[in-house]
Amino acid sequence: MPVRVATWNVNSVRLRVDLIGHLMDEFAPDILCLQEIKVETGGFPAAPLRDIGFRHQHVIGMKSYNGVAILSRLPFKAVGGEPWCGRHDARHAWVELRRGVELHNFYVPAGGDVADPETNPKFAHKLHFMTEMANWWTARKDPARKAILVGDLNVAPLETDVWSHRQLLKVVSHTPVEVAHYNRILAAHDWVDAVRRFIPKAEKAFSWWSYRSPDWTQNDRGRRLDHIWVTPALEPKLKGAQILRDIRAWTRPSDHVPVIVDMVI
DNA sequence: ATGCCGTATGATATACGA
Repeated sequence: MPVRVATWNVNSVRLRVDLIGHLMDEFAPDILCLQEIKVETGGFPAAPLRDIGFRHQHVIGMKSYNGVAILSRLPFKAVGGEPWCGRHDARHAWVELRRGVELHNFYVPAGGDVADPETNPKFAHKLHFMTEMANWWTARKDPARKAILVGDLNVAPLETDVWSHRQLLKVVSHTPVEVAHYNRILAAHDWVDAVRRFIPKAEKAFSWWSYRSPDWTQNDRGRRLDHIWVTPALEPKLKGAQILRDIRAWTRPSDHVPVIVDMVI
C-alpha cells in the first residue's frame, strides 16, 4: 500500500499542535516522526493529535529538551527506543510496521558552537553518538532488512545541502569530521538517501533556516539537516520525496520544515 | 558565520539550539 512518511523537528510539540493539523490537512502524511517535542511523555498532546487521525502514537519524551514521537494511522507491531552514549535522553524511537518494516526516528545531538571535541563536550557527544549509530547498524546489517531511518541528523552532508559550502566548512553541522561520521552511518547499512533520489544532488535543498536571521528568505541561508533514508530492500519501493519549504513561512513556525517520502510497503 | 530569535524552566536570567 502507498504510505507517506514525514519527519519534522517541531521545536516544542505543544506549541505546534495547530501546525501539525494544517500539515495533516494539506499533505496527509500516514506517519509523522517528530523531534524536539520538548515535553515529558505524560504531557504529550495525545488527544488532539489522535483526533486529527493519528490513532497510533509512540512517544519518548523528557522535560525541556529533546524528545521524539512517531504518530501513525497504521498500527505498530512493536515499539522501542535505545539509549545512546549511556544517556536516556529521548533521542531515538522505533516502531515495527506491517510486513516487518522498521521505522527509526533519531534526534542526533546538535553539537554546540565549537567544532572541537577536545574543548567542546557537546561536539564530542555528537561524534560519539554518531559512532555508536554506525556501530549499531553495522552489527545489525542484513541485506533483507526493510527499514526506514528518519530524523534530525544535524548534519548537512553535501555541498548543496548548505547555502555556502566554503563558508560553512568550520561551522558545526557541515565540518568534514561530521560528514565523515554521517557517511559512516550511511555505509553501515548501505542506506539510501531517499530525498536525494528525487532531488538532484546538484540542486540546493534545505530543511532548516535559523530563527536568528531577521528574514529567513533573504539570501536563503539554510541547511539540509533533516533526512529520510531507506535500506536497499526498500529502495525500489520509493515513489517520491519533498521538502516542505513553504511551511517555514507559516505562523509561529519551527525553524525546521517537514520532509516527506512516498513509498509502497 | 555572526547573530539576538525562539523555547523551556518552581524562570524574571540562563541553557540550548546549529
